[in-house]
Amino acid sequence: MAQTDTVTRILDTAEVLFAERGFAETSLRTITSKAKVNLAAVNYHFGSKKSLIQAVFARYLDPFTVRFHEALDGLERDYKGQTIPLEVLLETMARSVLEVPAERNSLKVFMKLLGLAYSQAQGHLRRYIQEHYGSVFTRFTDLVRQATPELPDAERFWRLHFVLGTVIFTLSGLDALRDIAEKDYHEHVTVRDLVRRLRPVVVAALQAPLPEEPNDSVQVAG
Amino acid sequence: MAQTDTVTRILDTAEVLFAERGFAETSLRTITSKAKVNLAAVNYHFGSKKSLIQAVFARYLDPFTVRFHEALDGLERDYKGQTIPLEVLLETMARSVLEVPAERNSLKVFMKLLGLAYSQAQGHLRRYIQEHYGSVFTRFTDLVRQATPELPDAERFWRLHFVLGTVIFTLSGLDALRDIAEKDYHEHVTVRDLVRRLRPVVVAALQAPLPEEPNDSVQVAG
DNA sequence: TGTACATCAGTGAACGCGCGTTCACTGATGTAC
DNA sequence: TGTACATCAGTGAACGCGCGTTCACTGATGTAC
Repeated sequence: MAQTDTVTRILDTAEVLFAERGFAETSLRTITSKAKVNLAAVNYHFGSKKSLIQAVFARYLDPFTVRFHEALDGLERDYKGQTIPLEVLLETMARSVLEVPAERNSLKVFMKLLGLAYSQAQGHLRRYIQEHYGSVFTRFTDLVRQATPELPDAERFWRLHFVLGTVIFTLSGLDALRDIAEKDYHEHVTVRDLVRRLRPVVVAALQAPLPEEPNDSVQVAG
Repeated sequence: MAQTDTVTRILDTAEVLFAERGFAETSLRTITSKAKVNLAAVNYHFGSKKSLIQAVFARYLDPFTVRFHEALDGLERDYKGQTIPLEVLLETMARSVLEVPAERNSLKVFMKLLGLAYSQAQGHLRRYIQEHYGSVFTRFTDLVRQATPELPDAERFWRLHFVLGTVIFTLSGLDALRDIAEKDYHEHVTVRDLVRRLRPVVVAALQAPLPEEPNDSVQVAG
């Protein structure tokens, strides 16, 4: 077995198992035996299970961040100071996300991992992601702000999270939903089908009319 | 300690801890010591940890199902055969959800639990929920179908799940998001605020234009 | 009214198990002199 | 060219720990006769 082939085997196996069952439900014994690697190898190479989890994320998020920054550089060059339209921003983000897993395991695994990062308690992971990848997200939201000047800041913040919820929830629960869809509508959906379906929904969600005023004297939407 | 006070104490404590940390991350020892109850009491009253988890859900979903069925009965009576508008259906569902936790711990806990049910592997739980509460969901989606005749069935299926994703994701991750919103926008949001903000977004998402055709010869949206 | 038995909520201690981690060790490869 | 030492990936076995569950038991209450 070559040099640090072991490290790759561990990461390849771990990301699939984590995506399938979650972090707490995946033991190092399961990972190492599936990867045909010694149990102690995880602690030898990564130091701890926590660090392994972070390494699994880094292997997706590092290339994504690079690509996304490059893509945004390109856009800012093209639009030189002009406002970049919302659809273009969303499209660019989607393309950057879709490009990454061409080399890696699959988009599905990537999305499942993101879903887990949000939903499983794992405070250390949320902190790690915020610390290492927060800046690219901030850059993106700044551009979205310029593209949607009519939205109050707080409203935009919430809507971005609404949309994030839709995307992560759908793509990370893809398998279960796909089974139902296949049985009921005899339609086999791919991730790219879903992205196509998501596009108009996401745009509509971000551009929906503002909510009624919070007080009891309800206004009719103008 | 009165009769089956113990059962209630266990459920009250368990639902909060499950919502905070997830199922695998919450041990029976933590639950029983916080509830000031003997460790063996969970297995005595519920049989197993799995059954405890299901009992926690039943205590929210049973009253919800009753209320929601009643509310839909009322609507069908009022509209006597006529199509019930989409906004009314959504409003009715929202109201039924909001009414339940008035008696129970909180809406936040309820939503966190639903988020966990989706995201944590826990196959037994998904099966339990489908088996016990699938029919009320089917009834609701049938009414939504009548209210949105222009949507192809598969498209409606996916959009309902997109929207479900938004709602569960947002409300179950509420605490973290609230902290950020409070810091950045000096705005304290309640669950009811969020429901108000969600309303136009959900309607817009369901009524968004249909996606482009799946083939490569892309059509311009009409 | 009194005794024997059944029922049932609750208990304290132990069980076996799988977990993440540690540790002393091996064996191959590279480096210094 | 040959020897001694350092480095480093990898290993096998064990460590202690916390877990869900089990079990024999208690003590209060109800029921039958």
